[in-house]
Amino acid sequence: MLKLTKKADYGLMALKYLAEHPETPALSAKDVADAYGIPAQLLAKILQRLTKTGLLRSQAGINGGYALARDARQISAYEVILAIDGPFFITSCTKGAHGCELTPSCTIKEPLARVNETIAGVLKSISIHDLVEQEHPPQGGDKKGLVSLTV
Amino acid sequence: MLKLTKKADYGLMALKYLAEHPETPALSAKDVADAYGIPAQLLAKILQRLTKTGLLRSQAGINGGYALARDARQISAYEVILAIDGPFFITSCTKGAHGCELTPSCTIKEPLARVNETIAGVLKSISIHDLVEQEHPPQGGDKKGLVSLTV
DNA sequence: CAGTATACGACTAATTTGGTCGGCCTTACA
DNA sequence: TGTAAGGCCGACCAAATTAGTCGTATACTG
Repeated sequence: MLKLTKKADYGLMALKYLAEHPETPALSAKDVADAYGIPAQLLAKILQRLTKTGLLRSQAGINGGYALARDARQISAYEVILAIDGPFFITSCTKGAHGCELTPSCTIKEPLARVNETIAGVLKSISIHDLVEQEHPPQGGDKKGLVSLTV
Repeated sequence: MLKLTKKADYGLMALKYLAEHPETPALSAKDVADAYGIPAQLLAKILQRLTKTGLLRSQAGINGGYALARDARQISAYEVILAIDGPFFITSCTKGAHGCELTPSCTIKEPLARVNETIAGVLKSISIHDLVEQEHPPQGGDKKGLVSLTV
């Protein structure tokens, strides 16, 4: 539990793959899907979603496909997950307009909202480029870590 | 997405409720369920789970019920969630014994494992007592925050 | 021994997620 | 200029997970 959906996983994998192939002008959904052995049509839908939210640029027609809309460093894991899975909250009820149904239950949620922000912060601090980097894990100053934040 | 299950929510709410009533020797599942308007039998199962994992003490019979097994400060949100929802990983595949099915997909997961640890760290740093405290949000040094961690 | 409560497992229902299908629109290029 | 590769989109079905219910056994109190 508390896990990403497969769709978000696929999306991240695909973006990483695109980031790893900057030379090619565009890769089709099928290309990426085959590379990872995931359902092509499903990936297609995901990439379409990412395109609509501006993370990818697409090109129809022969030799068409997708490419990152920005530098891999400028795309955070947070944006990807948000685009695919929609806004997430660790609490079941959003403390938006309507409040919570269960009478006093929201008392739990307020402190957990901070947890939520922390998670979002971590996710925002990780870029697609970081994912590429990590594949060949740094041997030297490994300990310095990837993330540092205070809430 | 990335949200707690209702069961975990209920569990946290119930523990908070128990923490708020330290004077009473035990509260029944029904008492708590009624207080929050949640299904009594479902809550019962959750509390039983928490009892089995040692977070609660239970007493059968008349005037029986549940009470915190430890001080509210010594019970972390992490333990509660873990007890109810089982171990969670932000990645779809655990990097345990078998590795991942999808050929190269795990390259994504490794960096995300750190995110996972961060989340676990935040959750571990929040106790049931903190949930109680937060209900009357501190007016003064509000800005100091609840959590501070480096990964 | 009667009533209240936990303990536990099986079962069903609801929701979410994963995945498929079919049709339409765009583009390169022969 | 027409055809095939490929994106775009919505509806749909299937699988998995989560939520919730029921029944029964067991434990404790008076």
